[in-house]
Amino acid sequence: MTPEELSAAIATCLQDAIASGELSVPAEAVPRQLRVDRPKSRDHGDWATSIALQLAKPAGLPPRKIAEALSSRLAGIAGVAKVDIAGPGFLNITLDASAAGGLAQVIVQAGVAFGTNDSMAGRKINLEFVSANPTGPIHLGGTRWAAVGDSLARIFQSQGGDVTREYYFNDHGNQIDRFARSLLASAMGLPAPEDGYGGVYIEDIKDRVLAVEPAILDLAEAEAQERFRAVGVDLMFGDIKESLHNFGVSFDVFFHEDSLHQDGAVEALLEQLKKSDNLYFHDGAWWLKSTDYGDDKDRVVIKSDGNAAYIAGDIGYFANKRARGFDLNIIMLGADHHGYVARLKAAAAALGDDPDTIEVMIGQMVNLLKDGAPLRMSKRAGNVVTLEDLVDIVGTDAARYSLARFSSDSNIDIDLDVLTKRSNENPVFYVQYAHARTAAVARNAAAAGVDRSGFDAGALNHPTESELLAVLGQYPGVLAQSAQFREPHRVARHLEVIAGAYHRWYDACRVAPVGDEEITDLNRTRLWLNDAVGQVLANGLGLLGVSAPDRM
RNA sequence: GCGUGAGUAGCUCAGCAGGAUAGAGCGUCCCUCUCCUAAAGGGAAGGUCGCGGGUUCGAAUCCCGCCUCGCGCACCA
Repeated sequence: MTPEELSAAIATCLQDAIASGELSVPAEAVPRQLRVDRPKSRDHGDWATSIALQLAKPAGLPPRKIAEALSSRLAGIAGVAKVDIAGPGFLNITLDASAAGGLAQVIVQAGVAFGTNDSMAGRKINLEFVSANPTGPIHLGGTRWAAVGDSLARIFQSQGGDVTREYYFNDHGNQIDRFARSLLASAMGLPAPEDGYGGVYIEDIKDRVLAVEPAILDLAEAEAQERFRAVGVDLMFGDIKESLHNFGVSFDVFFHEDSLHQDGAVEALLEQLKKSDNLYFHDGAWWLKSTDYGDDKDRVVIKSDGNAAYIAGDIGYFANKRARGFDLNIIMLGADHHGYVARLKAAAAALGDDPDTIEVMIGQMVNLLKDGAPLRMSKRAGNVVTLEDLVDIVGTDAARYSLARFSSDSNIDIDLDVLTKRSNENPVFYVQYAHARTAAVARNAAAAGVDRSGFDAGALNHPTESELLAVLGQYPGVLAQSAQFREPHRVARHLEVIAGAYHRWYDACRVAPVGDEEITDLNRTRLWLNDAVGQVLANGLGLLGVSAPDRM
C-alpha cells in the first residue's frame, strides 16, 4: 500500500463521517489532498495524519473528538492493522505486514512504469533551456540547466506530459557580429576587440574556419568577417549540439531567432501591437507599454537605429510557441536574467494572450572553487569552465547528478579539487552503488537457486523492511511533487533516502541462504523486495539521466 | 534605492501547501567483514534553523520589519 492509496482511503472515511452527520465540516475546509506522513518515531505507527487537528477549528470540535470519530472508520480500511490517537489528535496508523509488503510485488510487476502517472496527460509543454549563445561553449550555468532541464522533461513525461525540449539560438543581433569580428581579429593576429570575445576557443574556431576556407583572409574585410560569421557560428552550433548529445540531452527543436526575423513574423506582430495601441513612438524608438501589464518600465522594441531590440525576438518566439499549440511554456534562465520575467509576461499580455502560459524558472549561479577559493570566470578573458571541462573531470553521471541534486534556487559551490578526487563524497556513487548491489544480490540469489516463484508479503516484517517499503511507497508521490514544483532535486534526494534504507536492510537481512540452508518463501520474498529496490533506483536514476550500473 | 534568490551541524546542502524529539552526506571519534559488493552498516560528539516581532493548539516552514551575502535594474543580447 502506498501513502497515496492510504490517503485516498482516509479521505473516503472522512466523507463517510460527514455524510453520516457525525462530523459537520464546511466543504471548503476539507483539504483536497489529505496528507499522510511517515512519523519520525516508529512508536507512532507506519503512517500518520494530522487531519483531525486541521479540521478542529472549522468543525468547531476538539481535535481528539474528530480523531475518535475517524479512528474506528480508519481501522476498517483493508490492510490497516491498528489506529491510535496520539498527542493532541494525531491519527497513527499501523499497517498489516502483508499490506505493506505487497508493494514489493507491485513494483516488480509495474517495472519501469512504477511511479508514472497520467496527471499531466494532455498538457503540451515547451521546455526551453540552456539556450546558450552560439558565441562560445556552454559554460557552467548552462550545464546546470542542461542537467536540471532534461531531468525535468523526463519527469514531466513520467507524469504523462507531452514535452518538447527546445533550445533557442540567439543568432540575430550584434553579439554575433562581435563574435565574427573576434574571429577575424584572431586570424589577423590582432588582439580581441574591446567588446569581443577572447580565449582559446576563439583561436580554435578560427583555425577550423581557416581550414575550411583557407583563402578567407584574401577577401575584403567585410566579406571575410561575414564568412567568419557564417562558418564560425555553424561550427559553434555543431560543438554545442555535440556537447549536449554527449551529456545525454536530446533537444527536439533547435530554434533560430534569426528565422523569426527572416520570415517577417516579428514585423507582423509589431504591426499588430501598434494597431492595438500597445506600442508608442518616443525618442526615435518604438516602446512597448509593458508597464500596463505589470512591468517596471516600458521596453524598447525597435531601436532608434531601426533594428529590432532583443525583446522583439522574444515576442515573436512566444507567439510562435503558442501557434505550435503549447499551453505551458517553461523558460529556464540564469539569475542574471531574472529581470526578464516581468517583460516576457507583459509581452504575452499585450498580445492578448494569457501570461500564465509562461513560467520562468530562475536558476542561481554555480560557483567554482579552486584550491578553496572562488574562481572568477569571464567569457571575454576566456577562462571559462565549460560543460565539456566538467564532464572531462568528473564524468557525465557525476556531473549530471551533482548538478541536479540541488534546488535551482540555491547558489551552489562546486569544488573542483573535491570532484577531481573521484571519492564517494559525491552521492551519485552512493546511489549507483546501491543499485549495483541489488544486481549483485540478484545474481547471487539466482546462483543459489532462489527465484521469485513464491511471495509471502507478511514475511517482510523486519524493521528495516518496514522502513524500506515505506520509502519505496513514497516514490510516486515524490515524483508527482517533483513535477508539480518543477524540482528534479527531490527525486535525487529521495533516491539517496532509498539507497540508505536499502544498505541498512542489506546489512540486516539476507536474500540468499547461508551454506546449505533450505530455501524458503522468506528468501524468495526478499528477492522480490531486492528487485523492487533495484527497479525504483533504476527508474529514478533514469529520470536524472544517470546510468544505473549492474556492477561497480 | 527598487526587484529577486539565499542565510539550518565544522563544510556542502535537504526539509518550508505549519505538526509530535530539526535531517543527510562529508569531516572528527569509537565499533562491525568465518556472513549476498565494508564504495557498506551501527554508535558518539556537533544546532539560539540570521535577528526581532506577529498569526496559531502548534512556526525552520505563514505574515511584517531589520541585518548579511549573491544576482539584476540599457535604445546589450
